Amino acid sequence: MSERKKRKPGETREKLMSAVLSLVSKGRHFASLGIREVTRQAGVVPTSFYRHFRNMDDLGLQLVDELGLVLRRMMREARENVFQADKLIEESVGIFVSHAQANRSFFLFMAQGLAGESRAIQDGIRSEMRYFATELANDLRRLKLADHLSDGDLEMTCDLVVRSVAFSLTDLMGISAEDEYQVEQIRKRTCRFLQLIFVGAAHWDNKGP
Amino acid sequence: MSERKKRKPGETREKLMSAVLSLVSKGRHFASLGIREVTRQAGVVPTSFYRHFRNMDDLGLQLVDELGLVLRRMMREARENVFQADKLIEESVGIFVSHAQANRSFFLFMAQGLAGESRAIQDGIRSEMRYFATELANDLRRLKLADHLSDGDLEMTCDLVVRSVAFSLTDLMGISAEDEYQVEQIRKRTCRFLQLIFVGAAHWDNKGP
DNA sequence: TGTACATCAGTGAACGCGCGTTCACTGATGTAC
DNA sequence: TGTACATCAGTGAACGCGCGTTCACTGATGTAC
Repeated sequence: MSERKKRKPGETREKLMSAVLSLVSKGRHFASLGIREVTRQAGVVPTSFYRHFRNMDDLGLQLVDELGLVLRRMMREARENVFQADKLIEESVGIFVSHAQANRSFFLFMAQGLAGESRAIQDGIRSEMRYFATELANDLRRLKLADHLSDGDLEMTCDLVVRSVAFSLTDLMGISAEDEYQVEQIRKRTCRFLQLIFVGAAHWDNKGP
Repeated sequence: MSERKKRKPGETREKLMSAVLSLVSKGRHFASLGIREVTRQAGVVPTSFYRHFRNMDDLGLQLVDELGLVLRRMMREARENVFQADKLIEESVGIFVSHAQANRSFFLFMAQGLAGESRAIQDGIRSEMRYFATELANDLRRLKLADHLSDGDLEMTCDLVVRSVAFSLTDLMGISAEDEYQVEQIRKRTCRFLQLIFVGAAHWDNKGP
């Protein structure tokens, strides 16, 4: 009671970003959101928006930055929890799926942004994916799981892995978060995709154009 | 001159759909387009819109139908022009890339719709992709290129192929249509993805979870 | 073939509303001495 | 520690504008006989 008026720095900023994610979770597309709508959802006066962002794209770009943090957290968790090489795919995909569920709105925003209106946001998300693929390549090198592949081929393989997982993301986003049966189907399917890719990589012999 | 007032049936309808595609080509997202904006672009009075569509989603769904025709045309051309089994991937990807360039706006719309606002449009595009994957599986069966794969594994492989190509689509849409060097890079990269997947499929031995 | 009528596609005016953005103001927080 | 002042974040009123949608009207096209 005594401190009900205390002002936390960045509180409104956070409220605005959460408001966007919340609207996206409800099925709205980022490109169709307006400033008044977002501020209304955040419980804040429209003018406040300009204290923190120049426009909606600016807010979107800052969301991409936060998305990067989410992805890095996910990768760290995967590194800490995947021990057995033979279960590598299953465990990684499992961690991915559970993060996608826990941060559904972030990943929805990511899926939207890839083909979104703002070029800058598109590039930001693409760059996150590239980073992810590079880190994956490093890990595979470190685990000695890709010794016969050239750098270029390994990079290509990891790129394909990341793309496939990203596409599974849009599958996940298309179903209800509570439909555990379907979530499980997508998890399994994603695992098989990755297995297929890794079988291909294992038998890849530098042929090519 | 004498027939400048002749009314072609469905002409305005076509103009409205083209207007949407044209705005999408200019970088706009379908979800952010409004009726007045579209009719303005089509050179038609706003009221005309309602003579042909109930709302923007309705128009979007009809665009998905036309997209289906474009995809079928592309598949037919691929079937007619791909003879040598060893060049199958290169030739198919080449045809895909040239169609994607020629119908850029349609494919942009498709890429947007996958993570778009309208559930019905999402489902429509997904269903087109599924159809495409099924046809691909039929072709591979017919060409005796997948004899050792079970139906389920073949379907999975084709699904992964279609997804990878669809993702390359978003790459293509992210660059200028005139940047031939980059187009070539994407074409090559997509070929390598598919080669990797087919190498995996060739060595796939029904193992699984 | 011609005529009468129904249907259809396009028009322009009008509506109320929510939009993005600006402005001057307020009160809280941070800083210098 | 206290005081004076600058900076910052949030507010409410106001603006002009473009939005989606409705309506009654018009003229072209299709249909029945």
